[in-house]
Amino acid sequence: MQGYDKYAYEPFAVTVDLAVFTIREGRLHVLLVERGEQPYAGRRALPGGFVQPDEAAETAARRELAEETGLADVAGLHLEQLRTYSEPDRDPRMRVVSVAFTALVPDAPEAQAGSDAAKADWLPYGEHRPAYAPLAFDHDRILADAHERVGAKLEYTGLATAFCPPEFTLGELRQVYQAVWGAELDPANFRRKVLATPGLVEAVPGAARLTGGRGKPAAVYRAGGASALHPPLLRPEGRS
Amino acid sequence: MQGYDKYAYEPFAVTVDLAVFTIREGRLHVLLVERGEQPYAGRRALPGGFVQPDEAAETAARRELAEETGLADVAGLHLEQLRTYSEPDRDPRMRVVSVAFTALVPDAPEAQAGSDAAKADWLPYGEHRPAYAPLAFDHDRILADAHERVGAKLEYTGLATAFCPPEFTLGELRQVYQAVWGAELDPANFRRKVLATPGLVEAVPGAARLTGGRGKPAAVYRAGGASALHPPLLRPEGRS
DNA sequence: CTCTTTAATGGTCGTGACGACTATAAAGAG
DNA sequence: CTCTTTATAGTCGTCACGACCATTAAAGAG
Repeated sequence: MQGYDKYAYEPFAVTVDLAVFTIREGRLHVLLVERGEQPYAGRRALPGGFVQPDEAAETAARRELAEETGLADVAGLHLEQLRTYSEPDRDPRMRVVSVAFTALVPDAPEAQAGSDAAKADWLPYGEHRPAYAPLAFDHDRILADAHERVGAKLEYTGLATAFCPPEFTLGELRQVYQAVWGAELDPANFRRKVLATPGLVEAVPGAARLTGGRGKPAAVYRAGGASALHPPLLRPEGRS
Repeated sequence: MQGYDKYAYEPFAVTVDLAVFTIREGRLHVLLVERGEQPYAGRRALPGGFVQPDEAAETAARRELAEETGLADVAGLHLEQLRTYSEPDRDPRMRVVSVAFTALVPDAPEAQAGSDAAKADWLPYGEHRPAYAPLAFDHDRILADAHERVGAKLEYTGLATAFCPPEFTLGELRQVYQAVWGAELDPANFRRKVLATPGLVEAVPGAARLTGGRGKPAAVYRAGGASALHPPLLRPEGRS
């Protein structure tokens, strides 16, 4: 940060890339666009775009998120910086430094075509070889990093509620954990742990709802105000 | 990442800032330089500099780390990207996007003056109002974010060994946790937890060393190969 | 209607991690 | 020698957690 006049500095292009996750039918989905131009024309890529001269990276990310998803209340969505990717050769055309973000969307409306007319839609996130791989640029790595980050944050923050609508059942919340971790969780034990963790959820009095159409109606909860969980909800077997 | 020809993009200057920590006499210290130029002349700041056209941000960070600390074996030091700070007004002169890194140094030799002749030395990290605050730019926030990150990573990774020399005693390792967390830990319980965590440390057979000059000589350990800890070593009371 | 299926909810039990605490061992200071 | 300091070993009660079982309340099939 010091020595401006002693170092020569080169200008960089700065972009944002977004790994936007949602839960659909109990499975984790990610928002991907289809590139229409070279390089990587026709390949899938994470949505994103250039940071404008007067905005912070997070502002740019939220603007792009609104453009790509068509969601109205982008202000309340969970958006978190993942990390910055700056390898000199990550874009064959020019020097591009990209700040990657992870976004969590509760209910997923159909994706909008972005302002650059690229096709955008939700595709299931798969552990093995997903049908859309490999993505353009280094987006496979960014997506994998984002998934790992989300999985880890579910353990020690109340982030899972960001995948849910304002009111939800414990079964829906459990499906979030199962979809992200790719593991089965015992409903009874999950319930005990969630209710024993202060600030994770709070009950909505007198409300009940049917989740899958079948089965006993479940009680309805709201997200609690806690950010850090004590104790954390650890994954069944280490990593995913 | 798409739509290069539809969006106008502005060039940004890209820098790295480093929050370099070490343990001295059982207390956490941070490496700070003194600015010699406007703005913030005479104020303390985190070491850092511009990213060169042909290097990644991490490469630039490691180069700056070598220049500022004078350490020879920078290759083996722990260096981790923290996050990127991109608020438009964070530098009054121009638009600067800074990728912040956290570095952990085991034994702390005296700091070198950087190549731009700025004074650099180790100052104790204080929870209250440190004597060097406020730092230049948004470095107070970066430093606080870095400290929180390091404290959190001690819980679920074997990162604490990065503060220690290649061979260390459990008392020295415990001092790392105490210095970063600002909390007292019971020696016996700490020993039981560390030894029960596979891959954290491994014993050096037949070696013993006196730590503080007094007391029974302690057994010597090396860092284990584990990155993630199972179970994690949680902080005594939530956050610090 | 009755029976089956499904999911929520409530409970038990054994294991293991952890904090508080006590005791012992090995060094230096006086 | 005694006292202090630090490492090391062990005990004990509490609590979190996983595996498991039982009950309840709804939908759907017949």
